[in-house]
Amino acid sequence: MQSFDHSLPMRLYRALNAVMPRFRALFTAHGLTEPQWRVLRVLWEREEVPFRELAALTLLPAPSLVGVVDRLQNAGLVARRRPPSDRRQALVRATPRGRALEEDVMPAVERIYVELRESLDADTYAGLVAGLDALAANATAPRTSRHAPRATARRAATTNTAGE
Amino acid sequence: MQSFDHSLPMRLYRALNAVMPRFRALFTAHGLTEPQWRVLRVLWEREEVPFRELAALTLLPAPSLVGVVDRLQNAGLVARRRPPSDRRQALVRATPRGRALEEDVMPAVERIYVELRESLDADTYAGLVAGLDALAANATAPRTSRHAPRATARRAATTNTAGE
DNA sequence: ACCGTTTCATTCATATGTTAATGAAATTCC
DNA sequence: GGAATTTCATTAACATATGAATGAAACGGT
Repeated sequence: MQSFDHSLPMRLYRALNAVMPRFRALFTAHGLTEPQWRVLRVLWEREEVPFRELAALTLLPAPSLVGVVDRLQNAGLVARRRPPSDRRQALVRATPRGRALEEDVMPAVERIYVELRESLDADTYAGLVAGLDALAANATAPRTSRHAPRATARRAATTNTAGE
Repeated sequence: MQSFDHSLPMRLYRALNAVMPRFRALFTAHGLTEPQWRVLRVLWEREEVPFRELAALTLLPAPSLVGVVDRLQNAGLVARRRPPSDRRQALVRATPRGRALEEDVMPAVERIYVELRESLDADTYAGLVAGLDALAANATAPRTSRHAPRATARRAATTNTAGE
């Protein structure tokens, strides 16, 4: 029915592929990766953020975020803190050097935002945003079934040996 | 100006995050990863595909695709071939076992496509698709500047040492 | 035929994604 | 108040992303 090319996931991926390289070039020029950028972006807006929330806001999976924050911390751009109230938690904040990056990068980023928006009709752009938000809102909650069927896995293509 | 949450990239990522888990659950149940799935999906439609084209169609970077094909090949789902005409090239095709997977998985996938489309108004969905395609089409070509400015990199957050 | 250039898949090094498991610290319940 | 449970960050193991580099093979021009 739906050819692969026209499937919604592929359309989403193509859109991202078309948009992100411009941003990444910028990040790279400042020694940052995209995930690292996302973390900073949040910390510029929020002073101090619980690890967990940081993962949610950046859309980075917690296990990845650990390494991302490690590297940012090592670079002196962010800092971790363990609140005595709950010693499990980790609060993350940007250091002065981390904050300084904001004015360095944000102007160029804002410019890209504008270029992007202007590259489409206002209507098209509005429809795009509406659709994206609808998707995100909609598909977040629809877990109706109590316990997932847990289909039997077949272990088809795992462990790599072909390259030997 | 644009808050991080409302930026186009984040909206795109959120939409994907909302949509993909359903598919991935399916792939996992059949022992496949998403990239592996994408390769098979293309090979089901195209018999034999040049490596290069496969990368373009699946949106997988060539270096990644090497490993993906390795593992699929090792699992007996695809096969490589070196045409004598041009011994640099690599042609990839699905094996019978690889082809057999199609009828196993596609029905459920089609069902998800339908659910997704029906979870939005027809108008919203149409607007979404139009916007995505416009973005992809637009941002593919607009390299107007002859040679990119090549901004001076600063090496901020590289090599990990924080976790020691 | 020969050299420089281009094409193409692949390798390398590093960073991240994914899923399951771990361990320490809160919280609940009896 | 202490055992069982839950929460939270982290680690582990594997697969993929990213950007640069490599090496073999085709190609262009001379």
